[in-house]
Amino acid sequence: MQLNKMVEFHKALGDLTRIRIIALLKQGPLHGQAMAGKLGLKPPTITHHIAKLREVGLIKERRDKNTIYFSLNIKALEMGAKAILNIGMGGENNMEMVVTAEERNAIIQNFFTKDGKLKNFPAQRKKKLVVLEHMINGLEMGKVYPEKEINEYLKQFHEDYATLRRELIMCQFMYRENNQYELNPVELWWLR
Amino acid sequence: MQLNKMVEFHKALGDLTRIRIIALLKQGPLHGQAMAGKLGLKPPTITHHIAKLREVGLIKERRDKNTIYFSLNIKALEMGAKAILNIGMGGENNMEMVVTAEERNAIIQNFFTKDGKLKNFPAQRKKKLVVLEHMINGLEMGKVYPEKEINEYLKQFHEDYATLRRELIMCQFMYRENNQYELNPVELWWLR
DNA sequence: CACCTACTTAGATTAATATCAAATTAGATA
DNA sequence: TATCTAATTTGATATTAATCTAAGTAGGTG
Repeated sequence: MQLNKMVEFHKALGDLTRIRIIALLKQGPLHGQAMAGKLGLKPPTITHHIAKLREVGLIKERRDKNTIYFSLNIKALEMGAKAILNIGMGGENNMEMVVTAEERNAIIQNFFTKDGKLKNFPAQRKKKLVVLEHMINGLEMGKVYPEKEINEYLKQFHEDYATLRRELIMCQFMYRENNQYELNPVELWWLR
Repeated sequence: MQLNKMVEFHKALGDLTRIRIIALLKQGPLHGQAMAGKLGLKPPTITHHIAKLREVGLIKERRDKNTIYFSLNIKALEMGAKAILNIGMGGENNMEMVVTAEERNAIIQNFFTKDGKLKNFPAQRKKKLVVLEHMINGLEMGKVYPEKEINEYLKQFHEDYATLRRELIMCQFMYRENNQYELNPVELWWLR
């Protein structure tokens, strides 16, 4: 799951009123006024909190005449709750990435000039991963970068920043969401 | 888990910086300055966030000379994340509490006077549960009550509010934490 | 003892947000 | 159309909280 999504999810649960709403909805669908009554709050407050819960996909709703029955999306709740646990259990890469520190150093030595330029791009997957890993060292985990900034950053390694950027995406070192880039924590856990 | 504990837990995870810290710590122990460097933040900020995470039991630490190595309490993370899912799955009570609406009404009729006073306290466990359930109807789920207020509330049913209060605790309809009382959501889910 | 390094505390600033009253919208009904 | 009910929007208020600088603390080393 996306890092920001995870934050929003837990922010949604990090409020007593909303936890109480989830508690109520676990028993079954309920409409707004009923919730307001049971929780001792005013309708606008319920609207506010339902909106927060809806934003992270936790609310399903069904309309009957004037009344809207809200219910809990249990599946979303489960997935959201477990996301924080599964993070860092990146699968395949562990297999191929048994690279000693010496190997890694040798690869870096081979593919980068003394002033940090990338000489050429390795074809062998293992070496490619080492090179990509090396290049993202200067990026912050969890920070969201606009495309322009990523280009600027990658230019320090090679003129053809577009290729580098594409490789980072394809090897899942980063992911893109509406032209913003972010390091992919799931794929990066196994790195030191 | 206590409702408030759950809120604090998710509040702790509802912040990008702290999620990033958890991400880092999943890779292994780390000291404060290193975190500050990796996340692009100042040491006081790290202290602040580590404190938040520590408050909900997510941080273990080990001192080596001047340096404190923080690590993640994975067990606490798992338990905290799953708490929201297990809520409402109260175990034993489902067995004995197959009580029809008619049965319930009859029990209430038998044990309460017309003006809502409790005539006497049922010995049979099933009836006791119905009676207790009936009495907590006027309490708000998730609200924390000082003991004095609980006493006041229970007095409307019987002079011997202390016995009622004790039964509510013993049958786990409420729990007490430093003289404050709260409805126990885990035990109450199976009630409508 | 003086000094260094890592962490913490205090205080200030700024941003986010929980709640409600008042006004508004939307659907249903008479 | 007039009216009722449930939900939402708007705007105000008060609280919480994230971050930093500056100052302080605590353990180790010369």
